[in-house]
Amino acid sequence: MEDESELLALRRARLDTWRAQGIDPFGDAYPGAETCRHVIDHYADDRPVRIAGRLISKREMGKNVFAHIQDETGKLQVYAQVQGLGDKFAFWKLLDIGDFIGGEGTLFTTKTGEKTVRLSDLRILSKSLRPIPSQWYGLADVEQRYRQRYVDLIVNEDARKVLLLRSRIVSEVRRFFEDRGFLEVETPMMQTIAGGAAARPFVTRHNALGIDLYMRIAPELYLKRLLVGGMTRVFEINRNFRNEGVSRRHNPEFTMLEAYWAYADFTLMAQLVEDLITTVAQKVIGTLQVGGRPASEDGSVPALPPIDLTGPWPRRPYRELVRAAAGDDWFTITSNQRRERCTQLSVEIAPAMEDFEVTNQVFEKLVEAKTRNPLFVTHLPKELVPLAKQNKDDATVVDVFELIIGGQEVAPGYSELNDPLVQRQRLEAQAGEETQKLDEDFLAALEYGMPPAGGIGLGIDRLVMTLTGAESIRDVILFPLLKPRSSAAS
RNA sequence: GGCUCGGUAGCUCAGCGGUAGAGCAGGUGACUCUUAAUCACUUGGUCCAAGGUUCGAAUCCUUGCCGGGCCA
Repeated sequence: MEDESELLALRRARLDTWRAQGIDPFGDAYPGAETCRHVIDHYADDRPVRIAGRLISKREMGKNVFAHIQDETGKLQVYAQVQGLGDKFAFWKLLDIGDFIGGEGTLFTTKTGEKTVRLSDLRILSKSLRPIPSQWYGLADVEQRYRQRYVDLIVNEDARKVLLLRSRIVSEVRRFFEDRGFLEVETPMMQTIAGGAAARPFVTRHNALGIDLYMRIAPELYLKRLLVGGMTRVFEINRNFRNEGVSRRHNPEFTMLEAYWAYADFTLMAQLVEDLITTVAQKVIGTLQVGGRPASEDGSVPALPPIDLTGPWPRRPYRELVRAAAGDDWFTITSNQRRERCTQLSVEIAPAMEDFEVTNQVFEKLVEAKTRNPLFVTHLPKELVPLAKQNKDDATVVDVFELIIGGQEVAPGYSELNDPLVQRQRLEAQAGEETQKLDEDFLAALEYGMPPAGGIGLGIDRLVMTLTGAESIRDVILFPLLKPRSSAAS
């Protein structure tokens, strides 16, 4: 601290000045203030108001001052004059941009038409000891925006907007399920066996019990236990943890919605997801056209048309989509011919890939990546989803859908496998490949009997990305995981 | 993990081998309807780090750290 910059030293000096005057800049509560938005929207001139917020700009002109304060609802201009504030007018000299202030006054409208509070009282509520970034330029350094999200939130309106929208989206998702009789439950985040998905878990340690525990990779096996226990409609919104790389679309911890509906199947779940997403979009975004983007000014980034969520969303079998993209004869030609065609179609494949993986490359690159509006892909080959229920009429496919929006997988839905003997075979096969432990208790639960049920998983982060047009998952997660900096906090 | 781009004042950025720069923020002064207030003067730097090349490095080279993008 002996090396602190002039800017910091000055603010500390002012802190001392306040205290020398007998004022504690980290003092009392200041209840009862109106929000900026409310004052502007609902009050007329001459009304007395009490306000509080962070000082974000000031324009001093000798014996009067205009300034703006900010709260999470917006900005509000305040005005101070010597004759209105008396001795307290001198406070302005001690206030820095970034300080929290509170005040009382009456509303008036300036000659340029902005509603403004003429202060009759002013006090400091909290001193800011660090300079905040320029109001005009904001904070553009993406790394700093993620590491110090609080600063991002102070200066970047977009960051605040996404936070707010995410909160409302989660809230509406919850309401949607509650309105349909689903019960919200919470199942273990720390598990002795990490099941329900194929992913590497994080390991942690319980000291008193002397055992390793896994952060959950999915809640599925516990939610199904609840179906065994007699629940017919349950959902959970909570974090999953997967020990994988970080990218534009992946954060090691992410928020997952899973819902299970006894006596339903994947077709009913598809309808449910469609209703869910359109309802939430309509309520939170106010439209079913979401996520478009104009071209950048220099033309380096092309425009992106919005996604149209208007239903009903098409449902197409996997193989039909592959044939449309790679040729009607795709499934009748030889394996080698398929690999040659991949080269023609610029779909990269590895020599070691199995046939179904080659086909799935075609699907991912030529169908999924290019699908912008919602599409339910049905009749997936069973190799891709080994734990799902087989289709009655075609044993090579499973009763599953994959919902694709904006080129990415947003939600899978299942007719859940409830045959404990088949489930055991599949899990054992999987355990053999991946050295995953068998969840014997889950299998025991199924042996007690689980009703036929539909299930869905919906990645909340990706849903928020879709609805807000965010292009990186880090823009919709408040505090995304970053490697720590070697030195102490800047 | 590979390729690629970036890291310079509190913030946004320029400089790309020859004295470390601008705008905003900050400081001092002026100013009773400003709003990116204005006007005058002005402070502020481990140029991410460590090596190397060079008479001379923010700039060129190597390695490392952190981040963005693309790919796996």
